[in-house]
Amino acid sequence: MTLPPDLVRQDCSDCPIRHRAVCARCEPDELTRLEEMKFYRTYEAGQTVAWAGDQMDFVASVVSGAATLTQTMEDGRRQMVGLLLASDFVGRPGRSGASYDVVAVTDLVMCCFRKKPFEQMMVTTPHVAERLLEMTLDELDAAREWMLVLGRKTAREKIASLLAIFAHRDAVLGPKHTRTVQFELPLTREAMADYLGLTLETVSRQISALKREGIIVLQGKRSVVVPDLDVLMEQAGDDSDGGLLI
Amino acid sequence: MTLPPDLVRQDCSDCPIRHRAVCARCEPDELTRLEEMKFYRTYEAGQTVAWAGDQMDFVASVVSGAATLTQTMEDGRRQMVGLLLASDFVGRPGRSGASYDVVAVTDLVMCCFRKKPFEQMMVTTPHVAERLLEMTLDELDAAREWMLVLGRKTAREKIASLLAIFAHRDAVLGPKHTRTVQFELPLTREAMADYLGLTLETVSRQISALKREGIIVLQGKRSVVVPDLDVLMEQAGDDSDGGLLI
DNA sequence: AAACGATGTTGATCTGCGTCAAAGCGCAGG
DNA sequence: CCTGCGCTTTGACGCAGATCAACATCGTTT
Repeated sequence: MTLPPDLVRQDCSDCPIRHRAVCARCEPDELTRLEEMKFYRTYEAGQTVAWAGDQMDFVASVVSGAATLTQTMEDGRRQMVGLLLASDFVGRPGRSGASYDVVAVTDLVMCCFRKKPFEQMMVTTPHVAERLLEMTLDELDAAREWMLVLGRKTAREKIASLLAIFAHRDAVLGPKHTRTVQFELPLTREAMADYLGLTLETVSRQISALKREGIIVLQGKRSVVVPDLDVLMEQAGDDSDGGLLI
Repeated sequence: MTLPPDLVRQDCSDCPIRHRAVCARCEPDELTRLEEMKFYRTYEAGQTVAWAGDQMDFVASVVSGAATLTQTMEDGRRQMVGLLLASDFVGRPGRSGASYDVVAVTDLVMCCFRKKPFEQMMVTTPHVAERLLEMTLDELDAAREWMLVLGRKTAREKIASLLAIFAHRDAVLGPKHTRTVQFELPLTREAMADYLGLTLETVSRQISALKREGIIVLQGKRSVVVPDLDVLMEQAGDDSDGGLLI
């Protein structure tokens, strides 16, 4: 699932967005057009970006921070259906409203493009349209990967799978020859539970168990050190690399 | 989630494919090009169309029958991640291999397009590229809808949700003023279990319970009559119409 | 018609995770 | 400094659904 090198060739001007960016592959003049329709938005942790059904007049890439996409049933049961980390894209060209509740779970900076001109650009610029299809296919793969987690994995495997995602996406790597990584959990226990189809108590218990067994080390509540990533991946009961998730 | 009327304007020549078809919106000369790269394949129930990782040299629409996309863990746990019914599209332009096991679960007819020329056509024909993005977005919505089912619904709600999908997609409707529908189950109990993240015993028990309560009536093992669709939908614990699933 | 395999049903028992409850921890505000 | 609040941890208990097992049904083969 790593992108071919030519996709990281171009950066989104001053955005620190490198891979998965819509503007990868764009020519200089196309980048200029993107620049013109670009603006930034910031949200505080806990703030709602959009409710399901709201008009969204922009599409965006996450610059820093994390946001979640969630669905809620009438009786309050919630399921997270997407997790947006740095460089992820959100918004549906050709669809007016948000399909899910979008909530910032940490302080969040997004690089936004007004939807109208962005859609016009898509029509004329095959690069952008292609890239968007690719990104959507990646998201679809990630969603389907997650269906396996939700439908068939045990609580412990679910937690390990989620930690593996953070380890791959946000991790500070240790010395190259080790498999040690360190990262900050962007989610509360409750949000993790919503992602994994568990209760927050079960999430807490499983994390405690992993800690007790030395598979992870906690520094405070949110900072996680994984002494050996291979050992964690074993717990996820998985052949994939955990890198699929969007 | 019903498509706007202009999308059902054009048919795929002699294919009985109407909505969701790639060729909806195409001009006559574009349809001619599609005709040239088109061919049919048939599979028997149980036959494998492609294993995950296999090269697939075509993309296709289902003409009749049903197929499933499944993922399998090393220890044999399986999760279905997609269900292909008449008019659904399968195959990823721009990706060489199948991402999942594709298996015909009933006798299956597919209208295939050779991948190479199809991809070339995508580049030059915005209709097709647009339509493909739309279809992929629909699939993504369906996958996310299903994440809620897998993560948060009870066994009974899961079964009702699945029956509701068949009722919406494949049903023979009763007299217009009633909410009675009738359809054939394309899946075995085991396949339903794989879709729902349950065991086949639980599926069987829940179907028996729905039968006992008169919410469904079985004629043989596979033919289902739903006397009142609203009553079934209530059991699904859901606000959506069950029509999202691809 | 007997034998067989694939599919489905039903019962008895077990267990992983949910539910309910209480208490610990860290931090912002008075 | 204390207080209150949001988040987390831990314990006790119960239940939905998994597991194990037996049997029923039906279509196919011989």
